[in-house]
Amino acid sequence: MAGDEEQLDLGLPTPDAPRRVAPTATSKPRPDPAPELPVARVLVDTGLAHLDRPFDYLVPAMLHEAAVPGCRVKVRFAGRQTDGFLLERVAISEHEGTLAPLSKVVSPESVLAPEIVTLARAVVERWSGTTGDVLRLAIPPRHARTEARDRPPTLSGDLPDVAVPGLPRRAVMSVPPTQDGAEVVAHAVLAALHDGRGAIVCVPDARDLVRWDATFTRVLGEGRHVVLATDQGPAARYRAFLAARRGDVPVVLGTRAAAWAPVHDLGLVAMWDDGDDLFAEPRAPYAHTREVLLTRAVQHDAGVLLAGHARSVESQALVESGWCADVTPGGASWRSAWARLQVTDGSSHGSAPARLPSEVFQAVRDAEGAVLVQVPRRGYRAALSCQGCREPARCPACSGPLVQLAAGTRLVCRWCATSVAAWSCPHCGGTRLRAPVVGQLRTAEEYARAFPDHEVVTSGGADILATVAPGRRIVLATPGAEPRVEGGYAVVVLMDTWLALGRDDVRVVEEAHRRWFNALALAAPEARTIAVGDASMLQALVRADPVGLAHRELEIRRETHLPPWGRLVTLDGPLDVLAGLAARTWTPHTEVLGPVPLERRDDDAQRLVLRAPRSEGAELVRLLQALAAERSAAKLPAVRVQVDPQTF
DNA sequence: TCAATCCGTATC
DNA sequence: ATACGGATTGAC
Repeated sequence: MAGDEEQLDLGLPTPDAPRRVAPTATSKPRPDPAPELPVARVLVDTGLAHLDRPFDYLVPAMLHEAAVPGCRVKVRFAGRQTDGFLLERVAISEHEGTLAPLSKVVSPESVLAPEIVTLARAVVERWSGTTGDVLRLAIPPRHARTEARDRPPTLSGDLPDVAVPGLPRRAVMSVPPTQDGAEVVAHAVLAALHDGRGAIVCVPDARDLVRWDATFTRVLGEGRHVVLATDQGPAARYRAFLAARRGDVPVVLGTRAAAWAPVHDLGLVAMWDDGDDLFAEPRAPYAHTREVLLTRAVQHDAGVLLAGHARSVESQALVESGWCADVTPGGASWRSAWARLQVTDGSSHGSAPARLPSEVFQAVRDAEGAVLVQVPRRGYRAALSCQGCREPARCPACSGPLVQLAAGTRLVCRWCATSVAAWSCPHCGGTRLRAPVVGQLRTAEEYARAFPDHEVVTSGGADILATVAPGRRIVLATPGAEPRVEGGYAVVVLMDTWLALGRDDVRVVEEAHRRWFNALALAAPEARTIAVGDASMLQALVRADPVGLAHRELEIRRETHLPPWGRLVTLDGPLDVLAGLAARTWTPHTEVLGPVPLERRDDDAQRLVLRAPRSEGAELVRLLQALAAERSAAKLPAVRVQVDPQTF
């Protein structure tokens, strides 16, 4: 072999020499630099955490006109053609070496607004992750045909001159069922337009957009808003995005993607039902829509409106900190706007079918209009609670939820994996535990049999109805999938409420109430409303008091040092990696919990949980960023990091 | 002493 | 991922 190689070397001196010289000899002559600002600062989409910063490139004279700030470019990076965004043009580079030229300007359309770069950086500092990850959420994929189309002519009538109710600049608003949320929010947007500023409005579900769109058109007039949602397809989404970016419309209404819309001169950010888990972004870095919008409000000194029938713990924290005002519109008494709620236990007697409480049977049978029956979904993992006082059983070490992985085994904490041999209730001293039993759902067939005079329709899972026609029918819906009916339901029934409370998550009580309040808000003013469950557990519902409930839940979060009081971070990865991370130095008061096994995972991934005071949150995220950079530089597999996850 | 190779690090 | 530089190794 050695001889062969020597022969090869000796035998091919001439072809070898040009090959070695080739790169310098034939490398393209340096293109003429652009006459002004010849340096482009480019955010290169490498997907690598340690390369999450701008790189300087030379703008060739040929690309001088097209290479505008915010445009998409292609550059040669580490030997490959890579996508990037041109952040800005500058006169000189800080870079010591020679600059590579921009390979190409994909399109001279400026898709990345400077304020979105600032926003992306703020989001990354709060939730960890890379700017590239964030920009993927903020900027829809390019649709060239849409981009090429001429701008739609701006329909410029005068703004409707409707009296706009004055609102505090930042408000958390409790909207009674007698008021239409879309209408209330649209008027706040109209006020922003009268100030000459733009607005973003986010609703949880694409299902709501048709109705909100119509209301906005009616209140704001034609052509002042666009609808932006990911489910409307790439062309429509890009069209709405461009309309905002080009300043053709001042208002963007949409689902969580709309929170990133580059609306010009943003004067209001608004949300409906901010507690809805659809606002929790499922893609890294998992930033919550509410937090994105609040960041923008701070950035642009814009107004804030968080409106809904229910009250999220985070909204309540904004009120209690004094940052937002607490507002109830309409003037009428909040309590009287809600139908009186009857609570019944699950017993059936008389002519009622087994498993259907008598009060429910009679109310449904006597109903003249549409009936909504909210039935819990099944499949929740049950958390344990005290048999005596029904307080959740909590870990003595970290206040995490206790679960029993198999019958007869010890209790174990789902957060820190502490094993508890002898449990006793700190509230009542009881030592017996109960696990809510997930019961059989009433099926549509059972209802059809019990109520032969009614049509029975279902809404839930993959088949969710947005609306049903008024009339004598029964609508069986899972929580969150309740259709609206013109004029409201004659009867609303919340079935088996204890099942929703049995799920093992810090947010269960808040989340269950949010869905109950939203279902009850669909009732007609004179409707009959019934909840099946334990009256002592449903006091907030009976008193129509979402604020009191949110206040109590917020206090529990304070006691357990959970968000929004503390910062909580989950780190998912292989056990050996997590062991190293558990031993790492975090901030002075960071507690390390776990690792604990992840359910629904067949690989060996486990979860480590970090809990820190909020004052150390920024520093903790910096350390997480450093960890990600370190691992990406060392070509190690990434650890999944979630800051303040929605479910825990 | 020099060249081939390996490893770590930067990537404009 | 490549590309490069410095360190290392090994042959003369």
